[in-house]
Amino acid sequence: MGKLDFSPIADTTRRAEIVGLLRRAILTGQLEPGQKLNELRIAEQMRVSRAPLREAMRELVQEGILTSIPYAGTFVIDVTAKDIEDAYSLNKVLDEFAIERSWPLRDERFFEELDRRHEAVKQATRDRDTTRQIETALQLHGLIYEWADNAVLLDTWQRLTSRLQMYFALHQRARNEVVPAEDVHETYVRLLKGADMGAAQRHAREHIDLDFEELVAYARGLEKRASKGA
Amino acid sequence: MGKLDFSPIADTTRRAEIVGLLRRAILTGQLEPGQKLNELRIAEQMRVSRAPLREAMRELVQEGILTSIPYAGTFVIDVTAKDIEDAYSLNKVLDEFAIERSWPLRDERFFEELDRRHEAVKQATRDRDTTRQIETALQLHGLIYEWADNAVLLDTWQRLTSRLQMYFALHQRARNEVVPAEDVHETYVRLLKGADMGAAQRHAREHIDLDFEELVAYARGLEKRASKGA
DNA sequence: GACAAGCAGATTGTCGACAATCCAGCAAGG
DNA sequence: CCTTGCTGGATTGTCGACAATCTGCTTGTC
Repeated sequence: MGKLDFSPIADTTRRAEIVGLLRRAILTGQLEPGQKLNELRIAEQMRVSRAPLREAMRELVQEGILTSIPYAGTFVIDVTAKDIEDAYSLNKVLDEFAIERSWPLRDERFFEELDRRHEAVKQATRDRDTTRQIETALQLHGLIYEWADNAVLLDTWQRLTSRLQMYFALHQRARNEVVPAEDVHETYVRLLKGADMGAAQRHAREHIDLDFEELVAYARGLEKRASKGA
Repeated sequence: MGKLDFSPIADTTRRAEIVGLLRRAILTGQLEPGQKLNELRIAEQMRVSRAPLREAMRELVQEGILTSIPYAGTFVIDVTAKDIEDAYSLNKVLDEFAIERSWPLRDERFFEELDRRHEAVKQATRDRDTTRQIETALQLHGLIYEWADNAVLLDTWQRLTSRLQMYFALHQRARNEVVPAEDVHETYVRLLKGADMGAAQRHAREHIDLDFEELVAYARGLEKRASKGA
């Protein structure tokens, strides 16, 4: 008997398919914050009935990237500067925890995976594919969570990631320019391979702060413009 | 114009109603871990069609207390000792963060609410209502999260709470005895009113450890028995 | 002109029925 | 015996239609 283990087969329900499509559309900014999702129109476009679409929407509501008002509609969440600050400050705490927990569990496979994901980010950067760049950067960042051996933590982070990805996409689309080609993750990867856990934790916190400031500034700008318009 | 603020009117959709019913049934242990939810039977019992029931289930799946396998069914999540450990270790970190953030925001209303919730726990304890005791204790515990002024954190904690409540209920039902009448929250409340934030954080961590040890021990016992049976 | 009542259109919420899938049990073949 | 393939029943996934609700406009009244 060969020792080949098969991965579980893909769930091919329309619902799961729809969830993926919608999530991607939201996280890449194709569906803008605050925008209403018309069930009938989307169902027709996807050639699907409303039942699985609505179920998919309920999932994304609970995932935190959609919000639903009974008899009024389902909307992409609004992104406020406060939301971004909140998400980031929580992310810092979780990062420290994830590093602490994954630290003693780092092994050969961890380092391989670290390099693989780092390489993916660099590739996306070379390709000037900003969307993919955000995705891969978050996946790189997520490795410590996957390795922390804490299902609840991982779940929490993935939920947080959805929002972060959405915020980043919004930011990227807005300033409409490619991120600096220099590799900002070099230090992060090096520290995760090293022996000083405290240093890794500190870097994670500070590295986050950099992007964060810019993102919040951008969001505050958005809000100022919006309030002027209204 | 009077300064009376009305609370939003109740969402009267069947779906919301069903979510409440199911959540309560799960968190109080009326639906046991691992148990399958038969859509047709539940729909008939609730006198509701399957559509809103299924949508409600999707919400609870994303909430983390149900799990769904396509074409097989939707089940109450299984509670493993590891899950409990994971939830608790994360809870510790979040508690520290919540205390830190809510600390400078404590005001008169905070202290009032703190007393009110503390009183509710004591009342439930006097009534020997274990289910309500769990609920109220978690609500007391949740105050720092509500006051931390961080929507993402609050959201995260509420999700975590669902699991914790489920674990506690399981535990309570199993040992089938009332919790000690002495008030274990006295110190917690006092420290939250005090001036030493570090002390409050330490206490939160240690107080949690107490219940935690017992709960994990119980869960491990469960699993040992289960593996023997299988 | 201001305002309330009411109507029409659009959209969401719910329903009952049908299609796709799974599972246990049994028969056929080695 | 063990394995393979089939079949019937039960359950989940999906569909199209109907009911409930909201929104904006029109109308009538003052």
